[in-house]
Amino acid sequence: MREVLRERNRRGEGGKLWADILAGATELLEQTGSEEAVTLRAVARQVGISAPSIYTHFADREAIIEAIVNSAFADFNAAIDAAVEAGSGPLEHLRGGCAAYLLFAAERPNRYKLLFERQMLDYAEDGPVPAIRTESFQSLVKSLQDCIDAGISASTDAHVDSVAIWVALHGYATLRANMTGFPWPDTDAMLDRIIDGLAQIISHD
Amino acid sequence: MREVLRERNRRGEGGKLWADILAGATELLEQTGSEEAVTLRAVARQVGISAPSIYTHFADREAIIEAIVNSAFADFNAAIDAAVEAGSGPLEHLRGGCAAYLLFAAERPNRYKLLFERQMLDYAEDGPVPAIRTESFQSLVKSLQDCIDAGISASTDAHVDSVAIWVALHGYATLRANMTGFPWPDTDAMLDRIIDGLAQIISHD
DNA sequence: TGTACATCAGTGAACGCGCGTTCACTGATGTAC
DNA sequence: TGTACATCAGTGAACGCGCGTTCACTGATGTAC
Repeated sequence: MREVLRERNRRGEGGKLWADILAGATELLEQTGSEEAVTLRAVARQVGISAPSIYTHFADREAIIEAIVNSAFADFNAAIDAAVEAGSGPLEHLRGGCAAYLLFAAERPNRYKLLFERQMLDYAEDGPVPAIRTESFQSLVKSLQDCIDAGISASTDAHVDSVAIWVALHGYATLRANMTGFPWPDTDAMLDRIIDGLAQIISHD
Repeated sequence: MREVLRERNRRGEGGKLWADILAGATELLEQTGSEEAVTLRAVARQVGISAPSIYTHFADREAIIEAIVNSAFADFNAAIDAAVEAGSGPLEHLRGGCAAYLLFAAERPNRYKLLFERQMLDYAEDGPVPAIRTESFQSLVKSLQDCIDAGISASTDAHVDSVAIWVALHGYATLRANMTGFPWPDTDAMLDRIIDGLAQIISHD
C-alpha cells in the first residue's frame, strides 16, 4: 500500500519528521488542489508513515494546515521581497512586486488559494490581521508612496490606491485560475492596466 | 431529531419537493458557509425528509450543488440587470451594475463564493465558459462601451478594461469577506477608485 | 356510489468508505555503571 | 568492554462518526370499472 518506506530517524532527530510532514502536506495540497484533500491520513500516506505518528509532531489536523499556511506566507513574502529589491527605481519596485505576486499565484495556485481564499479563523475574528498576512500589502503601500514622493504617481492616498491594486491582483489571480475558458488578456497587459490606472502613474513620453 | 415535519405532497405535486430541496440546500449553504457543508444528508435534514427521497429529484449530490450554482447565477444576473437598468445615462448604468455586484457579494457572501471561487469543472475544461457565467461581464463590457461611445471614457479597449474592473470587483468582494480585520476603505470610495481609474472616466468638473 | 388496483411520494435499514483520534505496544538507540 | 535499562520514534488495531448510495418496502392518493 505504502509506496515510500521511510527509515526511522535516529534518536534526537525526531524533528526531521516534522519537516517531512509539512513538506508532504504541502505537496499534497499542491497536487490535489484543495485544503479538504489534506487529510491527516492522506498526509501520513504521502510521507510514508502511519497516521498516529503525526500526533508526535502536530496537535491535530488543523495544526498541519496552520503550518502549511505559515510556511506558504513565508515563501510568498520572500518571493515578493526579492522581486521588489531586484528592480531599480520606485516604479520598477512597484511593478516587480506586483508581477511577482501574479507569478506566485500562477505557479502555485493551490498554495495561493490557501493564503487568501480561506476564511481566516485562526485569529480573533474582530482583531487585527496578523502581520505575516499583510507584509506584502505593506510593501505595496511603501512602493506606491515612493512613487508618489518621486513624482511618478499622482495618487493622493497610498493606502486606498494600494488596496485597489491589491484587490485587482487578487481578483485576476483567482479568477484566471478558476475560469480557464475565459478570454483572458495577457498578464503583462493586465498588469499595465492595473498599475497605470490604479497607481495613477504619470505618463512621461 | 427532525425539527420540521413536512406533509407529503399530493399526487402530481412531487415536483414541489424539488424546489424545497433546492431552497433547503441554498439556505444551508448560506448559513454554514461552505460547499462542503451541503451534504446530501444535511440537505435532507434541513428540508425535513429522509436522505433517499432526494434521489427521486436529483441524480446525486453533485446535481444539487449544480442546481444551487445555476439558481445563484440567475439571481445574481437578475440583480445586476435590474441595477443597470435603474440608472439613467451610460455612467450610471456602469456604476449601478458594479455597485450591485458588490452588494450581492456582501449580502450573500457564500452564494457569491460558490459562483466565482469554485473551480469550474462542470463544463469541458478547455471549452468556453457557459453564457450564464459571463452574462454580468458582458453587461459590463456593454456599459463601458456605451461610456466610450458617449465620450465619457477614454478607454481604447473595452474588453481589457472591463476585465480589469471585474477582477478588481471580485478581489474586493472576496478579500473583504475573508479578512474582516483589515482596514478596508469604504465600499463607495473603492468603487470610485476602481471605476475612475480602470474605466478611464474623463473628469468633467 | 362502491371497490379493486395502479401509481406515486417518500421511508427505514443497511452497505462500505475514509475520516480523526485513542490506546497499548514494539523495537531500535543511546547511556549509565 | 559488557550489559541492563531508560528513552525515543514510530506502529497496529480499534473506536465512533457522518457520508453517499442502494434496496426492498409502505401507505396514501387517485382512477377505472
